[in-house]
Amino acid sequence: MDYEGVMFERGNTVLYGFRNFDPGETLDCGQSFRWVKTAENTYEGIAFRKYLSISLETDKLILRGTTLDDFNHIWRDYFDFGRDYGEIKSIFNGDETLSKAISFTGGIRVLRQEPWEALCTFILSQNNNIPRIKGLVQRLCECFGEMITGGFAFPPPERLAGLNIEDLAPVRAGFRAKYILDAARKVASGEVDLGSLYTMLMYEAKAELMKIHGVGPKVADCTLLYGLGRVECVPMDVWMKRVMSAFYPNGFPGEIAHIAGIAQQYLFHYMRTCDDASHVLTVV
DNA sequence: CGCCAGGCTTCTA
DNA sequence: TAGAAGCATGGC
Repeated sequence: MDYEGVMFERGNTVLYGFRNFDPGETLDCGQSFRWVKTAENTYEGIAFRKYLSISLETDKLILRGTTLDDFNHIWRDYFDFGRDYGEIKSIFNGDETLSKAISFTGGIRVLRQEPWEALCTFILSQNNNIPRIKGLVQRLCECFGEMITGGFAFPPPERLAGLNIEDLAPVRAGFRAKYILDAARKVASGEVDLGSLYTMLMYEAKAELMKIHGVGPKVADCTLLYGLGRVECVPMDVWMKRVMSAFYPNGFPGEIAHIAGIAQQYLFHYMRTCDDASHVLTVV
């Protein structure tokens, strides 16, 4: 566990003695598209139909707009605070490239988002850039999500399943709109059962997700990693393909296989944002 | 104007 | 069965 205590003080939930966490690095590293930086060290967003403002102070983390109960039942797992990232980092420090990535961005944690939201947002991510993905997701929520305190919830599959392409036009998702509708219909009908993905073998879970038109290996892996907490799977986007060919031509070391998805997140952000690292990458 | 963006589907040889 | 083209949209 990566914090020592949590208390409710003056209307806010306050986390003490936390380790291995930086809100900016975690919420702005391409794994979630619903968080906005509203002030220095402050991010605001919505997940699981709840609004949260999270601020980093010198020795504590302030969670505004949330209760102790919501922290224990939602945000603790959302931010993966139950996992000991110190232990994970000690494993990664045995690898030259990963130890550099950790010293560059040691505050990343892999989020446990809602499976449906992860599936949907990464369908929207394909052949797209991160700022525009955020816009698509925002408009999808504003158009079809339920209004809650602080903003709009992510629309559930049942809400989208009955829509048609023209209904989705305001989102301006382009060719991805038809993929969203197919996903919504298959999940709402039970043809694709997201709940079963937690326990399926990896290849079965991927095949289940890839029954959806517009979901390939990359989007399936993102859903499993960011939505289901399957930290052993590694989404292979263009950046990670470059990283693998430059630094891991024979694959990741065996001792990190069970947490390779977490390694992937450190490396993805490191290579995209640190010039010292990215200049060695060649286009694949 | 052309190029690119956390890919996938479809067409082609 | 591998490899390229096409796909909507918007920023640069």
